[in-house]
Amino acid sequence: MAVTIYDVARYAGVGIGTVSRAMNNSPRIKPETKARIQKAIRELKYRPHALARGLALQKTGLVAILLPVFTGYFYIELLKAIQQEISQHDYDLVLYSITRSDRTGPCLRRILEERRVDGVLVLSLQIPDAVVQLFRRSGLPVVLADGMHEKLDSFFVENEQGAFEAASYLIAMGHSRIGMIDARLSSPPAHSRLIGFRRALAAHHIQWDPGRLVISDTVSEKDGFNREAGYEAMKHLLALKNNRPTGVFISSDIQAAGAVQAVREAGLGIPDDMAIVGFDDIELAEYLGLTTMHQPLSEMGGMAVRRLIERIENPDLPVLRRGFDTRLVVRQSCGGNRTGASQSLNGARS
Amino acid sequence: MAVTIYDVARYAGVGIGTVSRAMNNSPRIKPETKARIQKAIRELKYRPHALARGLALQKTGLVAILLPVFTGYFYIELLKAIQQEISQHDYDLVLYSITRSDRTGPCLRRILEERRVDGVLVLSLQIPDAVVQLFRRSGLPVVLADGMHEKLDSFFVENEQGAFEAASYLIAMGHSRIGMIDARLSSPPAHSRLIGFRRALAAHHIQWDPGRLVISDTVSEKDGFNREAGYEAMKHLLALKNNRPTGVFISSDIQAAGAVQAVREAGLGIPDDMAIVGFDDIELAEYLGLTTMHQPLSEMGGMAVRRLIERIENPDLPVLRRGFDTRLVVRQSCGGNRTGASQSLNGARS
DNA sequence: TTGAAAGCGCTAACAA
DNA sequence: TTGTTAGCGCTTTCAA
Repeated sequence: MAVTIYDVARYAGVGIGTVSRAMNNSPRIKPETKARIQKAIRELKYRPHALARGLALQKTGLVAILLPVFTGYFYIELLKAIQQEISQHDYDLVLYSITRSDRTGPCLRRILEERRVDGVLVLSLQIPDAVVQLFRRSGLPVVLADGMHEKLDSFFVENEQGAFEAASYLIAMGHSRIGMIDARLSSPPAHSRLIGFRRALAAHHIQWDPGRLVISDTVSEKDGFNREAGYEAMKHLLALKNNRPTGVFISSDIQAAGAVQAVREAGLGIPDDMAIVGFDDIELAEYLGLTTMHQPLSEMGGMAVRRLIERIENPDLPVLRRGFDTRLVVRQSCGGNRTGASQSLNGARS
Repeated sequence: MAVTIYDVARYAGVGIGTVSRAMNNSPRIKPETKARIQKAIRELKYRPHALARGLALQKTGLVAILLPVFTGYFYIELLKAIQQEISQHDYDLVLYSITRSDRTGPCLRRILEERRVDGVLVLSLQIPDAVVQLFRRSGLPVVLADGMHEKLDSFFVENEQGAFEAASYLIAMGHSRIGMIDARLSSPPAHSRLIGFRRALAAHHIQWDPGRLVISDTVSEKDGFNREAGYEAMKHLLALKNNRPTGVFISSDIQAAGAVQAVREAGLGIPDDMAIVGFDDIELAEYLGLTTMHQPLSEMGGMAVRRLIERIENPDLPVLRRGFDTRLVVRQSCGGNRTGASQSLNGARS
């Protein structure tokens, strides 16, 4: 069997209580016995059993992270930042990936009831109000990243403002027939981006033609933020013929990648026949030469973690809400800048 | 406080032992009391405290997963497959990401001593022999994916054979001045790929020119498998002037992406001036039109998980070793197939 | 400053 | 078939 606190106590010739005190640097211990115990610990290579300690302390050293089944760089980058920050605080992450959004509630309930973690980080998912209540009553801290709830610490991207800037950029580049490809509006980011987009058009007195909005979920089998959806959605826009937009704001880079392909296959050029602004600034965007809105994911992830730790240590903190500004990254897909290294938008020279 | 087994017992008018039996479907319980208890459990929304249960059972329901700080699709895809499979077996994953390879041993030691998990999945990392011994003695199961150790269940990609086929393809496409860009050879996959590559040249009686091998670590600050390294490495090859290769095998797609960029910037065309075969078949490869070796990552991840579960349930299984074959995916970067959708290799039409 | 003992919430052996 | 109790390995009173 593994070495326990009893082994250490016997080895050092003290009681287990004293060993415990030596480890949790209690002041109520004589320095020399403490030293003797530490020596014993080292020699026996003792380390407390995490479960036993957790049970006694009502504290596990684990944090749950809930995210939509992750595909794409968005969650990678967020996860990377989160993992890095959390390990600096001596916590470990337990991964819960959600395949269907209606599993969010049940999964959180389970996490709450099992009491295996000291806190929960929720990415992008919406939490049912009933579950939020449950958590508040239980005192198990929850922090949202890329999400927003009135009663929970929330860290989010300023999607509306980002979309506003994206659309404004298209307008500044001289476009007036402007379309948008979005995902299902039940997704808060998708919804906000549409609002921001329309606000930009309105601000510049540009007529809004609902026919130029395609919700990519409606044209694809899978839901929303993926390449196929973007591909199909762009086909719809292209089918508008003479009435088709000359510039399109697309609510994610991954959809934009599909859209780029659709434009190419139609024998059209980017940005000449169709200008595109994406959203996310995933690594792929660089390769595609996609002009897009960058999201400060690692800052957001880092802050979310720090807040969660704070709240674990002090549950009575007021609810914090913090938005992160996006930033326009100009590449080639709108013709704004042709000097970049990546120039792969228009297909082979063949 | 949360509801405990005592609450359930009192509510149902039985002892806690009976409640425990009702939950762990012991045969030694009368069906009707069992039903009454289950009703109580439902009404009180009781669920056992994971730590307490784990402490009593010496079983946590958690599995550790160790991986190099994950960037890129390789680990995403593997992780996705693993997460999916493990949740089907009612385990959860604890994430340990390793930033420096010399932290692998200490991290595993900690995992072992803390006894927080029932098993460990190690991706791509090499485990010091001393640590392997420790695990074997302790009985905590370890399974390797994308790695190999004589004494541990190992699931790995047939890197050498894959590299052999990649190089053979270049040869079949008519190249005879063939180069390779690899990562530090201390990485087993990188090493195997070099072996396979050289074996292919030898098999076709092609002269091996060591000047056409670039270890990308030596030309880049970061280590090995990344875009910058590939970019710099390709610059080295291009600098060989007339002696430069006409075809290059690159040990990862992400390096290949950098290499593609270097070729482009030199004003050269792919595949006409430089043919490229990558390795990994990450999503990016499709966008780049990169011909590459596909790795069956989700199969490998799934099998690794199933084996780990098996071994948790039965520690005395013999060591299992299983290789997974790669598969050549022909796109445009070698000129083998120009009918694909993506044709972005040669830059803008400008 | 220290040791002994209770308790964290559960399972399983032992009695009844 | 059930209730009682002794651990699982730790922390933290409470006495000494």
